[in-house]
Amino acid sequence: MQDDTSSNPCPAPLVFAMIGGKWKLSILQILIFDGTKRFGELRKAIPEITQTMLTKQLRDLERDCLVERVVYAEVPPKVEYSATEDGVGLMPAFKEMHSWWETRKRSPKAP
Amino acid sequence: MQDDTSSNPCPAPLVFAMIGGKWKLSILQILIFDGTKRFGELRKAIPEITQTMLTKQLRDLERDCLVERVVYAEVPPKVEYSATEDGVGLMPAFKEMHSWWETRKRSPKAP
DNA sequence: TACTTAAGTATCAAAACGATACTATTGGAG
DNA sequence: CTCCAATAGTATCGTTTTGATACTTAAGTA
Repeated sequence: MQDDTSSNPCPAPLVFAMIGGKWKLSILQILIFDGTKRFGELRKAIPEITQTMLTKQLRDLERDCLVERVVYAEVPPKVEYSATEDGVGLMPAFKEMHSWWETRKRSPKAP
Repeated sequence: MQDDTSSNPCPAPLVFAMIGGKWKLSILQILIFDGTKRFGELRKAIPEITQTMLTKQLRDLERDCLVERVVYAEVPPKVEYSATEDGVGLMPAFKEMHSWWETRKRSPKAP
């Protein structure tokens, strides 16, 4: 895993930079499993995030082609976000994390 | 995935808090796939990290029972870090991330 | 005219992070 | 006896990220 078979360096740092932001996994999870969301819906879904940060992290995800942004020319404004095909490709990784947590809950440490 | 079948809230925020630090995924990956490492070896393996941050993130991971720390009473000091059983349980998630990247490389966007 | 709503910016304070220097320890060199 | 090497840290301070709050924009409505 440190190298793949073709002797490329392991992509881990690149991957972690793309999804490692403080809120990126939460945003991606919602868009991947729940589908398209408006800006305000994401804000409600992640109440702890600030508007500033949500905007910034979405821009980062958009730049990395994990999330797509569609603006409707309406007033009041309407902007929809959704996971791209690339982004949806992360679904199995999220599922693994989920089942890791579930397994973990069932084997608590002895006090 | 937002809720599991028993109607618990989705653990995503908890999971992401545990592994979401800037360097935690990198540290975990090394300990999970390469096994036990000394402090200095980790530092060499992640050249961009500062000593201060490495210490801090390792302490966080230790507190969350993902990493184990063993101090040897020697001079010069020797401290070994390894992934706990819990930590190793994340291996499938890392493998999924890896194959996501590999797949992704083979379907580049049209310019 | 003023008000409403949604999706942002702008601004400043707080927290996280980075760079660098310093500490503790002790067996061996001189 | 004194000094040094090696490792895993702390301490300190400056920079970058993040958070809290207020402000902006634009078109329809009262």
